[in-house]
Amino acid sequence: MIDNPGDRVDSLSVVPKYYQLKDILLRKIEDGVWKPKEAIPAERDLEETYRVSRTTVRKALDILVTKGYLYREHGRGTFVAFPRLQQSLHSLSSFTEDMCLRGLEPGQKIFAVEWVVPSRRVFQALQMDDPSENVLRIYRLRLANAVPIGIHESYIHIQTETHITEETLQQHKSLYELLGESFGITVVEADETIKATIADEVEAKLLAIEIGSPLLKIERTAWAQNRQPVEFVSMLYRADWYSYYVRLSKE
Amino acid sequence: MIDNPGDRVDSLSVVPKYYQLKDILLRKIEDGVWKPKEAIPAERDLEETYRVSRTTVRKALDILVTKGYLYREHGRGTFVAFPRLQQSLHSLSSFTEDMCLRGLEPGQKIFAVEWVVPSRRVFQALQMDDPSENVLRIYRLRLANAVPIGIHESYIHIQTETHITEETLQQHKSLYELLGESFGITVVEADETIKATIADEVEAKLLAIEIGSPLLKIERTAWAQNRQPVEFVSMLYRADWYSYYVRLSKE
DNA sequence: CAGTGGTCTAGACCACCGG
DNA sequence: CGGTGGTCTAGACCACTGT
Repeated sequence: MIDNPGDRVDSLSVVPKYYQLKDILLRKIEDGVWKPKEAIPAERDLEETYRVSRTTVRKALDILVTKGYLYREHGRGTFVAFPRLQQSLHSLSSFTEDMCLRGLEPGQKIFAVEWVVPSRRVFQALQMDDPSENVLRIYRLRLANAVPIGIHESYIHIQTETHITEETLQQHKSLYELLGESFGITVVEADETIKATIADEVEAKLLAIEIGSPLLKIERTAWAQNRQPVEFVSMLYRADWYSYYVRLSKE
Repeated sequence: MIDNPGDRVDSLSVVPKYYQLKDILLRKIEDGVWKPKEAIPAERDLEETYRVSRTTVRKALDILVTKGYLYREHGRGTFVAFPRLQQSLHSLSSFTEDMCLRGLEPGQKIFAVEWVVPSRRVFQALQMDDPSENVLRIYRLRLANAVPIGIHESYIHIQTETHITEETLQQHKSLYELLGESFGITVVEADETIKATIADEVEAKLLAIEIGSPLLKIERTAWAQNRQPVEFVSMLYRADWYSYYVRLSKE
């Protein structure tokens, strides 16, 4: 079983050994070589089989345990977990990534890209301290397969010299992609608050639904790597087209 | 700075060294000894200061990085992250824990505790295979400070001999607590799907709101440690009393 | 008891960053 | 170049599990 090339850890590869090993083991799980509730070989066996140290074995296992493919029981062994319906959906993703994941074609209709004075709500969410500073407001309709499904109102806190225009935003599919590629800002984390509400007149018209239809309202604060807030966005989604999926775990 | 007792790693303690070190470093961050965006001492310095190996230092740092207190930059150093508004809220919690966290007094009004034939939806969600098996249905109203805020309809897949009654459920504050203490089942993970909807006649009456009011609908599948589904629950919450909070991160 | 995962060490080499 | 984090090793001892 360990004879085919894909089953060996390559010492010369740029890919770390623990990562290669993780992929090998993951493959065994997904291919059903090891079945749910079954114990996988002991760490010291894996060490020998793949010619790596126990530390490396454990690092590979740590990843698979964290991702929920395996679970450990002290003194008993390491076991294959039951497969999941969907794998670790909803790590932080942009609308664009999100739609692609759901097999839908993302689109948008931009209504406004402008520098504005932040409201108190926005000022606070972005943890700003200079009241004279402006923020970039982006107001747009989001589409899935050409159907309007959401209204996004974003406030971005970046250098005012930065010029993002409707055109640059159109060119890049995703705002996060634009922030990353053009300004070196990577969004690594976000807080979201999810509420239910109903559509008022304007919202109903934009989303082509009846007044009083249910909407999912998501407010997100997004953070860059140094944990400075970059974006505050309020998102309103049609309940019939959009639901929110989360995986929770103890600890 | 490192002279007071709380600042040393105790080799004899039952608490692992990496965990002790994590707490020491966390303290420094929270006390503001190290400030946001500042570099903390290099790993090799910490190694020497606390008389532990680099592996141990890195394990302590790993935890703090994962929890978002620190971030690393290859070749530059390890830095203190900006503090958060709320720390890692919304790991998996029961309604009871949830309410306590929000500073509200949880309560309930139980309508039904009964063994029933699962619907297809429930059968599928609980990944059952034996069509003759029954599940335990618990139907109840949830209160916060005596105000009705949610309707829970739970389906539990456990041994039929198990007898959970309205009384045992009343005694234990939380269903998860009951499952844990009485049957050794620990819920460690859950999937949740969150939707928006509006109240129908029955729901409106139970929740003391108008028909057509917005509701947050959360469907949760909860898993035990071996990743077998234990509970499927549909939760309906008043939008004016309940919102959902999540923290997302890349990867 | 033997076998498992959990912790820990001292050392090594690499890749990346800044001056 | 020196200093940083990233990876890796070979070995050790402990704590827990089942027989």
